[in-house]
Amino acid sequence: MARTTGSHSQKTGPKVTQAAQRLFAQYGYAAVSMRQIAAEVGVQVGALYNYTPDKQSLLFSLMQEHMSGLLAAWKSQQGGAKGTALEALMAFVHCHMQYHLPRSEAVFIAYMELRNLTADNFGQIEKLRKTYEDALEAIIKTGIQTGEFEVTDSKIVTLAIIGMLKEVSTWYRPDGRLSDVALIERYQTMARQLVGAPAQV
Amino acid sequence: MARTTGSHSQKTGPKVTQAAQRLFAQYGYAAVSMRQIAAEVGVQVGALYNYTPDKQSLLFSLMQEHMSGLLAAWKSQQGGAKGTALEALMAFVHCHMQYHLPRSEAVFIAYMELRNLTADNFGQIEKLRKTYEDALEAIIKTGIQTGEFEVTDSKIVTLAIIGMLKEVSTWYRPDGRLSDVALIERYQTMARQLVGAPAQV
DNA sequence: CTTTTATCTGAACGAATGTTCATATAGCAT
DNA sequence: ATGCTATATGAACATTCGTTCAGATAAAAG
Repeated sequence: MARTTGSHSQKTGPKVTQAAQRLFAQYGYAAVSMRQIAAEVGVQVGALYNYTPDKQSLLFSLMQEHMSGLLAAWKSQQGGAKGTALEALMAFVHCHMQYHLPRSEAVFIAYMELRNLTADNFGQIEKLRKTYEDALEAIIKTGIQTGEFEVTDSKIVTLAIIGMLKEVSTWYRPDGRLSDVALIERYQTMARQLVGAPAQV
Repeated sequence: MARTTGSHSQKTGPKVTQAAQRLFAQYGYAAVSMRQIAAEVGVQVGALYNYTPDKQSLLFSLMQEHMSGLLAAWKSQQGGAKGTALEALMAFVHCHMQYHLPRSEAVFIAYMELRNLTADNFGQIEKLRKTYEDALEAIIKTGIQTGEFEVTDSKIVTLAIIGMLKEVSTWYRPDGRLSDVALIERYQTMARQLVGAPAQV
């Protein structure tokens, strides 16, 4: 009894992606079977292959879309205006967290499942990740040049900020103690302290 | 042809642990098979079961030993002397990094493979992790009380510092640009900045 | 040398894996 | 009403998985 109720192609497609995202985030790519994904979608395993050529592509497109979206968000936030380096840093933290907070599953996958990508796919994702990291380091370097920041090692500070921000995804819950706004504010403050910039101007 | 050369029990045991550690760190627990581990040890798969009751125990004991060692290292560093909160924080960062830097594989496993533990095993590891996290938060809180630190949210700062430190394991190489001493110094500085404490006294 | 014991092999187990495909059917266009 | 096409089923495939175990063999003990 195929296609038991109505036309599903436009419903099943997104469902597959969402099921994969949820399960990969919870159990890890390698520990999730195509049959588990199918069960979550409410379909037999063979039907998945109408929507993905294979399991690996499922992982790759999740990561690819996440990273592309992140870069796009940053690009659009940057807009035209070029303020101080400190303003740029605050904007970066704000943009990063605003994009990440509602996407905890995708974030989790993005940095936990890198090693389960094929070499080719890894290369593509790594390139995006590098681009993003470089954007932050560029801000730090500018701040050093303008004298706004007191930093002896831009690379290390960049990594420290990214590490600090990444860690949020391991405990963040939408209904947590702090509102998103309050949370972002706190991390902006800590980022400012990390680069040795005084509060306000 | 069993036992092809010499008595192996005291050699094979550690080899199994090391092989598991290396492979789990590189490919992830779920993606590594017992046959891969056996091949790395240079033995048939059945022989592994002389040293571990099952695959899960292999993962658990790696994580358990790592966390116990970490807590022991911190406990011994603490010694008797109780200086300022800033000194305690510097000691914490120093101790943490000194323990982690030569153990990148174990570190990687410790925070990537939590979800592959059974419920019971997870509970035990989580307890150790919590203890460690609490030790850091206690330092932060003390610093706030003594007025050494300017922090509005001890929990968030604790997590930020841990996140910052954890991230190191994703890129650290023993032959990297910076020596361990220089690296630790930089992270001590950043930790101090994160709690809003002035350089020196 | 002989016996004992610790250690490993080699084969096997049922279950689960990712993927393919012939077949069936629901909904659309005519 | 009829045919077409997209979408699903259900069974099958070759592998691989974790684990077990009888039997083989080397080192230790006597």
